[in-house]
Amino acid sequence: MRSDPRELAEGFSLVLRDLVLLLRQVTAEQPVSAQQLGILGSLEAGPRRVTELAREHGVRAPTMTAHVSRLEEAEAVSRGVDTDDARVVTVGLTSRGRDLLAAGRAARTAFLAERLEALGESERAALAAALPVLSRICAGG
Amino acid sequence: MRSDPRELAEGFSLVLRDLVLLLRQVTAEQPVSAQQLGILGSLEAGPRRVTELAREHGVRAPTMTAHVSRLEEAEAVSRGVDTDDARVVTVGLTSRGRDLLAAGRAARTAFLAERLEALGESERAALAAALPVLSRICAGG
DNA sequence: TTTGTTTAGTTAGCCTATCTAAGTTATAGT
DNA sequence: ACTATAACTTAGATAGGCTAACTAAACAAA
Repeated sequence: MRSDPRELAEGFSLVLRDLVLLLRQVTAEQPVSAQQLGILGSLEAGPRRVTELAREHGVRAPTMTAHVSRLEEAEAVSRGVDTDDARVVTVGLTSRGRDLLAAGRAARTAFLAERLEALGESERAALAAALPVLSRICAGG
Repeated sequence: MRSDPRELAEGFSLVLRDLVLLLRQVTAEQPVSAQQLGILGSLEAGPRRVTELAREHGVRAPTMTAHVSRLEEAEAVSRGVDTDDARVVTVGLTSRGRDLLAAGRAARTAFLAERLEALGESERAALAAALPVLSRICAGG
């Protein structure tokens, strides 16, 4: 049985470690970290509140506050207020933020696409088939 | 074309972000971090030198020195000397380190196995088929 | 042998990224 | 009006990563 859950979990666990190393390579030499890029991505469709961003990225509020502060420092986002609730801080992309997002995404995609081009067609098909499964694994809980 | 490299890279990129969140969940509430667990795993077959560990885990020497120091502080590893080369520091598992390794692995595998059990047989098969591909992607470069 | 270079590891100092605890201000409920 | 809750920030801790610079040992060569 090749897909025994326990056995598969062990193999998956090893791959997970390698993926972390891969992610470090993807991120290295880029002006925007993976976390920051993710946050910028969340703002693409419009401003969001800090709490919302924190939940979406699986971190606590103070962590997101720090991220937003750094991004604000880099002039990639700007803080605003909510007219309905004065406690709320909204975070929106600046034009510089938009540029950084586009550049970061392009670099990341290019890096990965290069790796994927080195694979065979059937390997890419196997990966494509696994992506939704991986999503489900991550979501499930 | 479902497995166009560029398109696939974008999907993969999104999954990669989710996998980071998954990894945080796997690691949370455990006494030993993913990195530390990985290092302990490298020592299972016998003592290793710091430089060797650094290369294997894709970090610089000072980073590995810090890891080893923390693990030593936790009494999970112990530093030793190489009889042939007095510059070399060897790092070996203590019995406590062995226990932490076993416990950490069991917890991690249990967590993942639970997620995998929630999948269908064909999904597990798709994942199993993709693991070697993922390994190749990580290795290639 | 003395001198210079490379290698192994550490230290120092910086940055990101995460957490908890505690504080501030605003909203909401009684 | 009082109290509780909620949104965010601040303060302080820790892990994890980096570069630069240091020490000590090994090697190489004159």
